[in-house]
Order: sequence, then C-alpha cells, then structure tokens
Amino acid sequence: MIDIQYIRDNPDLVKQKSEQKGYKVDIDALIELDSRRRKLQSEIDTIRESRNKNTDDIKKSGKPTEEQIKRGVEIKQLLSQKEPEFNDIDLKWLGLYKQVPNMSLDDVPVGSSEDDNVVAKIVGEPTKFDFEPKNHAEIAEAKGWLDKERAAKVAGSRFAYLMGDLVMLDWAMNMFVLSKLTDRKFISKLIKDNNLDLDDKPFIPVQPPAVAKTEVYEATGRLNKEEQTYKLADDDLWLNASAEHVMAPIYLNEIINESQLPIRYVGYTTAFRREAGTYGKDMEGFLRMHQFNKMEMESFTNSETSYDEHLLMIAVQESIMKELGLPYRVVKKCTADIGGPNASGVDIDVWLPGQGKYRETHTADLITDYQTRRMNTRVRKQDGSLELAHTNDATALSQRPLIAILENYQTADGDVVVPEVLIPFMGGKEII
RNA sequence: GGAAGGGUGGCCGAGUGGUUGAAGGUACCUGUCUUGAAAACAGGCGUACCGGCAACGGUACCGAGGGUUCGAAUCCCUCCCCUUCCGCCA
Repeated sequence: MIDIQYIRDNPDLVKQKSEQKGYKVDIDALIELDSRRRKLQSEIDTIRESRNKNTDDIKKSGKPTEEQIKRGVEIKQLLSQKEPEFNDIDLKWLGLYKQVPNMSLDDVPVGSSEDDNVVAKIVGEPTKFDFEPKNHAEIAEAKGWLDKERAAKVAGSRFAYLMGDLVMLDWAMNMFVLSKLTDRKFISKLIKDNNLDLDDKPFIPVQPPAVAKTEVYEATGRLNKEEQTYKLADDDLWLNASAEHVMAPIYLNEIINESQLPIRYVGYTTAFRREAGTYGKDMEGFLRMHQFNKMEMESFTNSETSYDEHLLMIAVQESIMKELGLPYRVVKKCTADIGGPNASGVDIDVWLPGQGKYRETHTADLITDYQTRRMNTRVRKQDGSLELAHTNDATALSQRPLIAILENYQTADGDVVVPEVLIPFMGGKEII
C-alpha cells in the first residue's frame, strides 16, 4: 500500500500514475470513503471519551449511581450503532485502498504494454554458429536430459523431469551464483564500479518456507489467485511463485535497528506458477513451467539507500551473465509492465539462438515501502525515529539461464561446452 | 494426532474487574563525571489514528475476533500462534 496521506494530498497524480500502470482504481470513491471514515472515527472517539468520563466518575465516587449506570447503557447503545457503521465503511475503504498500486519513479518509461519497454543496453553479440543451432528442447531431449511426456502422465502439462548432466549443470550454476553472492569482495567491487553508496555486506543464503498464509501473501501484493498462485486446498496456504513472496514478509510486525541494515538474503525455493492465460505459449522445452527452482535476492534497507540497492542487484545480475559468457540486454520496464508493488522494474533478457531472440531471465524490483507498510516492517533510525523499511527483490538465478547455456554453448555434435566458471562446480567436466 | 503450559512495551517480565498505557529490569537517547571509554548517578524514552501552526488534547491498542459489564490486559466463547512431553516421520 502507499501512504494514504499521499493519496489525500495528490489525488490527481495518484490517478494518473495508477492509469499509467493499467490499474483502474476509483480514487474519488476512495477519498470520499476516507473522509466519511475519518468523520465516523472521530464521532466514535467522542462517544468513547464520554464513556471513559463516566467510568472515571464512578471510579472516584466508589459506587455507581442509578444515573451513571443509565448513562453508561445509553453510551453503549450509541456505540453499538456507530461501530458497525464504521466497520462497514472501513472494509470498503480498505478494499479500495489496497487496489492502489505503488507509484512509479519518474525515470520509469510510461507505456501501455511490454512493447513500450526500453532497451537500456546490449552486452555481447548474439552467438554465431557455423551450423544451424538447435533450441534447448532439441538438445536436452536428444541427450535424455528432459522428459516432459512422462511428466505429463504424472503431473500434467508444463511439468518436466530434468535429468543427468543438465541437473548437474543446474546445481553447478547455483553453487557458482551462491559463491559470488556470499563473497564480500564481489559485492564490494560492484559497489565501487557502479559508484553506489552502499555497505558491502554479502548476501546470506536462505532456504525459506515455500508456502505462505493468505494474509501474509496478500501483504506482498503478489497474490494472484486467478492466474498465478496455487492454493493448498485443505489449508490456508499458498505455494510461493517466487522466493520473494516468502522472503519479503520475514520481518512481519518487526522493528529492525538501522545499524543492522542493509539485510541481504538470497533465498532458494521451488517456485510454482499456474500460468493461466498462457495456453499454447512457450510450450517447447522448459522455458515456462508450472514448477522451477529459483534463487532470489531480497534486501531490506532504509529509504535513503533503496534505489542504490536496486542498482546493485542489477549489477549483480549483469555480472553473473557476463561471467557465464551469455549475451544479454538490460530492459527498463515501462509503467504497464513493472507490476503493482513496483516503483521500478528492470529485466535482463538473454539471447537464445534457438529462438533467435532475447528472452527474460532476470527481473529486479524496487518496491520501496509498498510491501512493508502492510507488513508493518519498520526501521528504528539512528535518531530514534521510525520509518517503514524499504525492500528490493531480484532474480539471482532461475532455470532460464540454463536454457541459455544449452543454446549458446552447443556444438555441431549436439554436445554442450561447460562455461569456464562452472567447470570447478562440475567436477572438472568441460563438455557434456 | 494426544496431553500440558503459554502469548503483555525494542527485549525480558509483573499484573485476575475501576488512580495500570501498564510496576521492575534491560536496551536506547541526553546530561554529570572521565583524556576517551566503561562504571556510577540524574533525566528521558511505545505505536497508530483524529484535531491543532505548535505546546498539547482526544481515541484505540496487552495474539485475533466476538461476548458479559456502568467499566475488561484481567471474566466467558471462538480462532490463531508458540513451547514442552507422547505418537508418527524425511
């Protein structure tokens, strides 16, 4: 949620920014409800004040008089009228309030679909082959690394058995990325190279719960019941669609001392996505699955450093792509594409020779205080004051770079050359 | 799944119907002392909402929701969570 006071003070701007994101929220109705709600609240407060006065009088005299009891009963009746009225308005108010998306930063391109995203830079050249490159599905199936037919028998479409050296390679990549993120020197260098004003604390690896309760999941602003999130039918639990969704709420209802910031985690979970509305899209291989493993950076900062933290995460992503030797581009997502909780969103797209185009492998989300306002995660500043913590999340590694390696490192014989940085994590194997 | 105990301020912890928004400790902030720090001493210190330029005032909040009562942290009901033991189990 964004600050209600901000909505009161800037209704037109909030309308405009919401529309730019493709959100239809009735801001006028929200403001109308808001003022009715406040009026009722102060009425109720006044009635309660009189109740407390009455109680106070009784306290002083010791024994209540008939008169005082009568007044108490009257007050109670009055409250029993006003309170349900307030609760009703409050519920409607909150319903609308929750729909207001985060405000995009001014440097986020305004656009109405992902076609309006802006390519910020391109690094590396699309890989050239002196043979016709295959796509990752062809390579993996020929090697016996990918079996979707049997997975379909067991779990349905968009599931897969990944096997053999592909699994080894996946784990090697995870270990490679973890070894980077937990290395203070690596973080320190990125901060210096990018002129960021940040602490060089490394990321702490986390294996979080893969599920979250409804209330908690909703607070992340990421619960998408219709299209994305799986529900566990017998429990009040949802399967995470990203470790972000179970990492961001970690400090629910807590106050973090500013001296502990930044807190940087890299959470690893299996992510689950319904992918409703994508029927027939990306059906080949394992580009778009109901289930995949992902490492996600999640950090908690104060408000001053959250933007730099966003840039750090992008720098981490780029650095990993570079070391893996993958051609990629950096895309500034437009207002329509960054998502409700985001103030800014940047994608890394990798070049896939098998498709002859760039495909998204990483996202970096600057959330500011949108999630923490609802999660009530605050920071005790050095001067003793409180502010809402800021969060950033970003992909450290999904299974899509694996696809990129198969396609960019394939040989004419159908083998795959192991990228140099991964060889130590592959038991020395140079080709698979 | 069975049994027992418990959820109070940043943290620990008193408190079983009315001067308890909450003792005490600790942490934190300020001051005295000190070359500096520590220690000691003194003072300060919850959050949210509403009103006010402000000083300040009002209301709410003792896991959540409901109830009893003139009045609830305290009594009753429902739910959630945690701890311990037993059972089952990677």
